[in-house]
Amino acid sequence: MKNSIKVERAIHSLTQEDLAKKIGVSRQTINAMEANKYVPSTVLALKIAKLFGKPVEEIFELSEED
Amino acid sequence: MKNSIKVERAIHSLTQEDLAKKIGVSRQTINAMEANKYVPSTVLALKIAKLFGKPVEEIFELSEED
DNA sequence: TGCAAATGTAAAGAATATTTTACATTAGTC
DNA sequence: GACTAATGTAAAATATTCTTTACATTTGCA
Repeated sequence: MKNSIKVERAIHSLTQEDLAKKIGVSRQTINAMEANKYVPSTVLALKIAKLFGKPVEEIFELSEED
Repeated sequence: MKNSIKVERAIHSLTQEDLAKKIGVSRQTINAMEANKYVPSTVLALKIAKLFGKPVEEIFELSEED
């Protein structure tokens, strides 16, 4: 799965730590998500999409291997 | 977090096992998701939403406590 | 009623997500 | 070059998801 969190973060001028605090996770979790180190929970996806004002599908996208 | 998987399953006339096979998880995983026993991964949410032809937000909804 | 399919549930274990702490690296600014 | 904020990364610990196996309950139908 891919995601465009880094881009959205840039659009909204948020640091990883800013975003982490806003959605209630650690900064490393944001960093790891951006680096595709793991697949976040649906709650996180919904929170991030809501914060950025876009549908989940626009930020998180299934890959071939999913 | 709440979800309407059971309703969507009824609309599409799928058993828990049908759905489980289609998205590649065990039947118990579907059952537990419907019973809100845990929060599924974003990959599962995307697959389920795609299968039912609806946006993730329409099937999975944040609750107060999230 | 009796049968089969579907669903609910539970427990143990494997896999994965997330946190915490800690340090290295990068990029911008003075 | 020195300082600071932001980012990358890593390892250990904890929490959670998901699987497997197994059995009980429900539901619809012959």
